[in-house]
Amino acid sequence: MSDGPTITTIAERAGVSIASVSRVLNGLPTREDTVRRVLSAADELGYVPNSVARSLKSRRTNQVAFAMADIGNPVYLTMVREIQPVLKAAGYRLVLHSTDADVAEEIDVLRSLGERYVDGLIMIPLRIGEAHLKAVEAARAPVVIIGSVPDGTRVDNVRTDSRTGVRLALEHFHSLGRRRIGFVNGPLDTVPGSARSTAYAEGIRELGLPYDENLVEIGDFYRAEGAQAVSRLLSRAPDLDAVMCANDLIALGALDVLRRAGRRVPEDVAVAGMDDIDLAAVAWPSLTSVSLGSAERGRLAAELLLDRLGNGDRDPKVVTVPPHLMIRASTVGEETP
Amino acid sequence: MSDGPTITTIAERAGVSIASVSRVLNGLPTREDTVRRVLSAADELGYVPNSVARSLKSRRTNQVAFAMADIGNPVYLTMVREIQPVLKAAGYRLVLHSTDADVAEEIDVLRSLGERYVDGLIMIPLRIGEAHLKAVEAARAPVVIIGSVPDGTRVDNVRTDSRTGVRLALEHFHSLGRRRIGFVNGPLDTVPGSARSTAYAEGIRELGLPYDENLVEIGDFYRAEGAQAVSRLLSRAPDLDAVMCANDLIALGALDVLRRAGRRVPEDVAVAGMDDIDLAAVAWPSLTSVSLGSAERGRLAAELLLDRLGNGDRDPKVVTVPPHLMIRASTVGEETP
DNA sequence: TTGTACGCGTTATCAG
DNA sequence: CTGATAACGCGTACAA
Repeated sequence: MSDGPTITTIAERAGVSIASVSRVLNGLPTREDTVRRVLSAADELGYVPNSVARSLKSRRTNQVAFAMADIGNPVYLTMVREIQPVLKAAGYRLVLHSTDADVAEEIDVLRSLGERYVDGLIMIPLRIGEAHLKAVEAARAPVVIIGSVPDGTRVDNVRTDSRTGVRLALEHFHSLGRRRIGFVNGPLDTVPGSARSTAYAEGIRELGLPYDENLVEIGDFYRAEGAQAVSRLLSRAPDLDAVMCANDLIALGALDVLRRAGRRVPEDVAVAGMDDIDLAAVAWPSLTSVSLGSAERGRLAAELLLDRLGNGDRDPKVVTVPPHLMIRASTVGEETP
Repeated sequence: MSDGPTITTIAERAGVSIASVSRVLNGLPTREDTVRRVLSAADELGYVPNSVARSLKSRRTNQVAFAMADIGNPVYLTMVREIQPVLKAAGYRLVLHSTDADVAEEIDVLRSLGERYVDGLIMIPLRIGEAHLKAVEAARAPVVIIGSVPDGTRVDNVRTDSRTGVRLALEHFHSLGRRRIGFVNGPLDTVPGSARSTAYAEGIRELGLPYDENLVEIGDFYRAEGAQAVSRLLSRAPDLDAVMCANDLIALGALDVLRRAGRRVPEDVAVAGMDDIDLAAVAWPSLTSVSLGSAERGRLAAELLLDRLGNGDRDPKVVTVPPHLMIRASTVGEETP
């Protein structure tokens, strides 16, 4: 637990200058004898380079941050699992931020990039406003945003197409003969909330179905809140035969509520979610879900950031991951064992 | 994206020395006029302190690392969610390491503490050997280990009592009239694997039941591997009426397998897991599980570390979190809706 | 090939 | 109350 040797300590021990120590440690050409003495001294002393001092000089920390809304949401977890190895392979450590979907906190993270404790940031904000965009463009380190930003914003951006995603699910319901399709959404002032809201309205019309506002309910993107919203929806529209949920946590809440209400899934009410989290396949019945390619979006974001770190001046890139529908028991019934 | 102002920039702009700038920024007593000029200069320039330079001087990074076996395991996630706010409230950032339960990687994390990029470490190793203990005691920053270390090891340590935990579940099975109680474990060379193995053997004997090695199967602590192990167990001991699983992922795998095999849970076979992860309550049927207080262990570890960071010389503490049984449908049948 | 000396941005000490 | 200056540990021109 002592204070740790520095290159000065090693230099004294090896009888050379600190410059030589530094050279040897960095693999620069040095006389073989010197190399040996430095290395053995370093070894005996258990030397470990001080990354802070190194960073001050090199202006790189080899750390990257990932800021997500809620570390407890499986979607973000999936992304972490993809981002981590990509960055690790490139020699970066991952620092996590959980912002609780709080705008002020997110902007604070952006601002804190000026502290230079990370070389870059991957961020997935729930709400994106003027303040965000200004902060992003003023950021002092490369930033990649997961989630659609307004066109023309100068940021690397990984997006998905949740509009198409919602449509895939609605068409699936329709093809199964469902005509009273409810929709449970999260807050409308969030990026996914607003996108999915318009997608539902459009999708319903394209199917030639009437838009009935009694079929729409708004809660939040969590399981408990989702369940409550589904309850309200059920009492307002008892005749519904399908429920589209804006994410899987809401959909899992829907399964709970429907079971308690004695409605069979999918015979009475079919259910679909979005995100295709791991729990979707686990649920009972297993949950049909629109995959938004969370794993792939995470990986792409990491790759985009690495690319940018290696080449700071290229133009911003936008990458889009297409959604696809994972059909499971909650819409088509149980597979036979 | 410019290079960012430093206190020197501010000093020039405000027409004072860098010392004064530093004083103002750190709230040290300064003439009001100076304060104003410095603050406005800092504001105009959008100054953000360089945390790397500060760390070099102060020898503190205000970062703490958490090293877990697998970032995908809900148990560790629960811990992260508890650790994070405790540390954040104390002004620390969290850096995550996923070691894939690899001993070499874990020791590398310990060694890397010498790099001074974090002020402390919370670690939860699956296997704890001589190498670990040596590395821990040689570590150059405070370490807290979650998981039992040998008595006498000089480390802050948060443990649980999985022996009692296994016993709770076995007694529960026994009280339900089950007598052919199988056991599916993870690798025996892991800390939890070995503890739970002996706990099962002891518990069975204490209940006056014969120890039948056909009732014991070893796989790994993941869902798929657990499911395979349960399959093997079922074919070797088709008459079992209960399965104790060494963690919840295995237990979820057990539910899958039993369902496919046409065995009703709990009527034909009762199932219990350990860890009480969130998915346990979600599963169908909901899963009886031995809670090992993951959230509390995480919180305690964070508090222990903070305490140590504030007072480096106290004696190591050992804190134990008692297990308790969460009884759900997989052993007692479905609650009525 | 090696050593000296400076700078990275801060904080802290010590005169003025 | 303020300003010059010395660290912190490392990398690296530049000189020897």
